[in-house]
Amino acid sequence: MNKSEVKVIGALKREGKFSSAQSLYQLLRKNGESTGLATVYRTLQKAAAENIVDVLRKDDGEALYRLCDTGHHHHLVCTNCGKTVEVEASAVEKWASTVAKNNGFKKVTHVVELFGLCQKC
Amino acid sequence: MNKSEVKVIGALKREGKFSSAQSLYQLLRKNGESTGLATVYRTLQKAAAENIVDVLRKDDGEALYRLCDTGHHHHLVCTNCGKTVEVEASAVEKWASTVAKNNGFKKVTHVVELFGLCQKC
DNA sequence: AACATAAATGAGAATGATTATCAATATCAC
DNA sequence: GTGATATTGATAATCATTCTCATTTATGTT
Ligand SMILES: [Mn+2]
Ligand SMILES: [Mn+2]
Ligand SMILES: [Zn+2]
Ligand SMILES: [Zn+2]
Repeated sequence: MNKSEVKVIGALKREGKFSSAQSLYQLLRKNGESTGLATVYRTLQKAAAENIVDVLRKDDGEALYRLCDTGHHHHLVCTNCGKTVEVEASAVEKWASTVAKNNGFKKVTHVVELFGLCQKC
Repeated sequence: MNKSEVKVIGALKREGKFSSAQSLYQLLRKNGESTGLATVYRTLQKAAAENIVDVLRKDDGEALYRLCDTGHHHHLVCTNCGKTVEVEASAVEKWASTVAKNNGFKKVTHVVELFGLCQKC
């Protein structure tokens, strides 16, 4: 882990929720940590490629990142406060592979996310 | 259906696969149909709000639209040729509502898409 | 038809996230 | 240390999407 990775991934850890590159950049700057926007993007992309962070997209297309280094899973996200729960989804995994087989598709991946309002919101 | 809707939704129907606003605009222009980009976006957004088209996002964040006026369903998309199959997903619907209940979330929606390579590709 | 009024259209500008450049700086090998 | 190499960050460029607004087109009334 180089310097930038410590900074950016650290900020992501502190946030705990899905955050945008832009907001992480602002956050780091506010805390005095000098950083460039390009570095934030570079670090997040690398972390995504290494499956250290998960990525999803807001309705407007902006990418959101979250520290998720605990293997493949899916999320239930509160659209109001950002609270995020990691959920197991073996039923979905099974369904996906069946559908893939039935239609003769190979190398099938899936995008599965749940959005709603948490108890507090 | 006004003039623009006929043009844009018609182009979408001819395409049959998920297409971007930009590519639909180019397509209409190539076929001599005069159209503005703003109108294409407006028409697609309205159609999405009316559940006449489904929307998903490429990895780079660009929105893709597909004529899908047959009620709620999910897709299996070939990432190479764009071939798209509509798949039933009652197992996923059930799973989603169970997960929502277990975590005390309300008004939960889901994003579920499958991507892979079709038989031909 | 002629007219008033409202809706639709499209060219072009503005926005904003993401990506590309590239010179400055830090890190490493010897 | 010296030179090679990787990292950094300010800035510019890209590009999908949204906004503006003058012009055109549809709609309704007399
Ligand atoms: Mn899964
Ligand atoms: Mn569903
Ligand atoms: Zn909440
Ligand atoms: Zn294919």
